[in-house]
Amino acid sequence: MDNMGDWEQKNLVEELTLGMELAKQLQIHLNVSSSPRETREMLLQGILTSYEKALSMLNLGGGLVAGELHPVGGITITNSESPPSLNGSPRSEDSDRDTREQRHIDYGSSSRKSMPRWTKKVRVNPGMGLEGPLDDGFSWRKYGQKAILGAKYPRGYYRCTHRNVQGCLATKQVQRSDEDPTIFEITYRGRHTCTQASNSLPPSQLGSENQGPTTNITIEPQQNQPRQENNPHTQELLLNFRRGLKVITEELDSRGHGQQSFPADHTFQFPSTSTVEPEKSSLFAPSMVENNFLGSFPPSFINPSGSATNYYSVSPNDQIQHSFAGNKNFQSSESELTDIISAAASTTTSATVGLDFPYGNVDIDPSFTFDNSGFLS
DNA sequence: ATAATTTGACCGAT
DNA sequence: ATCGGTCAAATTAT
Repeated sequence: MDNMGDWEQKNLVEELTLGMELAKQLQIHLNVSSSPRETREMLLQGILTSYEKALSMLNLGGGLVAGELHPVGGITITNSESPPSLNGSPRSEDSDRDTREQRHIDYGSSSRKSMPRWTKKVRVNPGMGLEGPLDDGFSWRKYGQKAILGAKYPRGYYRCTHRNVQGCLATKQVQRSDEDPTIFEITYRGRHTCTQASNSLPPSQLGSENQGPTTNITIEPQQNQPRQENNPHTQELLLNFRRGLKVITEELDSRGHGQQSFPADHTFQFPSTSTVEPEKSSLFAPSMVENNFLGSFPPSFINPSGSATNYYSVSPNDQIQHSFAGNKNFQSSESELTDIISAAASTTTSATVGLDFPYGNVDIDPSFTFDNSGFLS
C-alpha cells in the first residue's frame, strides 16, 4: 500500500502532465485573440503551480510536503490561496461583497483519520438574500447540533448527503460567531468523493431557530443545465484536472486509512432531478442559480470561445494541496497555522447568473468567484 | 410515502 | 468527569 516511491512518481508524472495540459491550453488561448487575459493568466498560474509542486516533490524527496515546511502563513496554500504576484488582478475584493469569506486551513492534529480540515468564515449581511455561507453548492444533511462550551450559539454538524450512497465522507460544521452573528465559521473536513451532482439546494443549513438565516437558493434549470457537453475542450480539460485531483484524493485516502477509496468517478453526471424550489425563490434571492460543480476551475479558464457558458464552479474538490500537507505531527497550535486569507474575486461572467458559493477550496486559483455583488449589496 | 431534521443518548478523547 | 462529535429513534417536512 505504501509504495511511496510509487505514487510519488505517479504524482510527479501526473503533475507534470497536468502542467503540460495547461501549457497546451495556454498555447491554444494564445492563438485565440478573443481569449481573455484572465484565462491566460489562470492557465499560466496553473502551470506554475504545477511546476512548483513537481519540483517540491523532487526536492523534498517525500512526496508530500511542500507545504509543510512552512506550517504557518503561506503554507501549502501558497499557490492557491495567496498567489499575490500572479493574479494580482484588479478584481478580487471582498469589499463589495456581502459575504466575505476567510479561509483558514489547518492540518494535522488529531482529527479523525487526519483528514484535512479547513475553515472559512463567511459573513452574511442582513438584508440580503443571504446565500453564500450557508450554501456552498454541496448537499449536506444535518446530523447533529451541539452546544459548544464557550460559544453562544450551537454548532451544527452536517455530512454529505451522499454518504450512504457514494461513501462520501465530507462533513462540515457551522458555527455562528458569538461576536458578530452575521459571521459563520464553517469548517470542512474531508473532501467530497461523491459526484456532487448539481446540488439541489440545501434547505436548511442551520437548524431551525437557533441559527440565523436559512439559505434559499433557487435553481434555474434552463440555461444552466447544459454544461459539459458543450465544449469538448472543456470536458477534456476538466477531465484532465479531475484526473489530477483524483490522484491526490487517493493518496489522501491511503494515508489516512487503508480503504474507503470510493470511486471518484470523474464523470459528471447531473441528477436529472434538479430540484427547484419556487416558493422560496419568490421570497428571497430571486435569481440565484446553482449550477453544477464539476469543475474546479474558473470560467474563463475553460471557456475561451464566445459562448459564455457560465457553469463551472468551484467545487471543494480542489484542495489539492491541502491534502498534500495532510501530515500530522506538529506541535503546534492551530493558532500558528492560522492563516486567513480572504479570497474573493469576481469574474463577472454573466449578469444573469448571480451566484456565489464558489468557494471551495480553491486551489489553483483563488480568484474566481462569480460576481454576484450585482444584486446583493 | 419518503426524505430531512431534531434531540437526547452514546462514545472516544482529554 | 467533561467536551465535542456522531448515532439513531422520533418527529416534521416535502
